[in-house]
Amino acid sequence: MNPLPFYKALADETRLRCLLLIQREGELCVCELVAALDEIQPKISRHLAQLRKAGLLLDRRQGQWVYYRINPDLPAWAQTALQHTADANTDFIKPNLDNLCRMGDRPGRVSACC
Amino acid sequence: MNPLPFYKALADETRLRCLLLIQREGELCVCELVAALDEIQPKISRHLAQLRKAGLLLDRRQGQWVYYRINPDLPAWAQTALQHTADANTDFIKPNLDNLCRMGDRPGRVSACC
DNA sequence: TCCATATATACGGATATTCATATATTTGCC
DNA sequence: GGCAAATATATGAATATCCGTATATATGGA
Repeated sequence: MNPLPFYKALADETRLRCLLLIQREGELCVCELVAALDEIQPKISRHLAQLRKAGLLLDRRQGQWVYYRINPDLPAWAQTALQHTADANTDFIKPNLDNLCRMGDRPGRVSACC
Repeated sequence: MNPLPFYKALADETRLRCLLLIQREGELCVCELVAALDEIQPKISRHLAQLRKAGLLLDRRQGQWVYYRINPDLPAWAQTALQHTADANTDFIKPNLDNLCRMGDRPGRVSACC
């Protein structure tokens, strides 16, 4: 992972919020991110595909849902950047976490959020 | 410093190389960065101005030269991102450090590079 | 099989970013 | 003051990025 494509992947509000939410929650599916960011599905899906193609995220299908998680093979400098950014900027993603908590009928596993 | 403008500032090859070189060298002037990146002066100057306006760099004039350094007031998460990225990606900036070492007549202070 | 839900992608159009060139400003030196 | 070197900025063109809409694909259940 070269630093330039990594930081280009983070340089968009939709992608950055998705990444920090996934970093915090461990794993999120597309419809959860749609609810958390209050954006239309194709927009979320398109940015998640970018993050997957760039190597930052891995996906896993479970039934109807596709769950995204941080690629554990990211180099240490990239993982620490994501982790420290998420830990130190809870205010930035707080509205999105609130939306996530208010989301009814969340699929599958129980989240650590509420 | 919000994470989005920070990562937008890093999402350009010229700016990322300048930042990582300055992170490594402590302080560099415009003409040193022009030599290190082998780019024309207005391009370097424009990107340094962006980094200064975004709050990532501070500048200091000394005679004819303007030296840029990392803003020490950056939040910890941003400073560690820069530091870990620079430490772990020496191969990325190696050609630029080589250019810097080959540069004759470097102004003012002696660098830690050679 | 048919339908509903979840997700992905294609396609133009709109917007933002970057660039090279030209020029302005600042400083030091004669 | 006049000149050369270093740096900054303005401008229009080229390029990249992002967006909404429409549509395609995949899954599960009746």
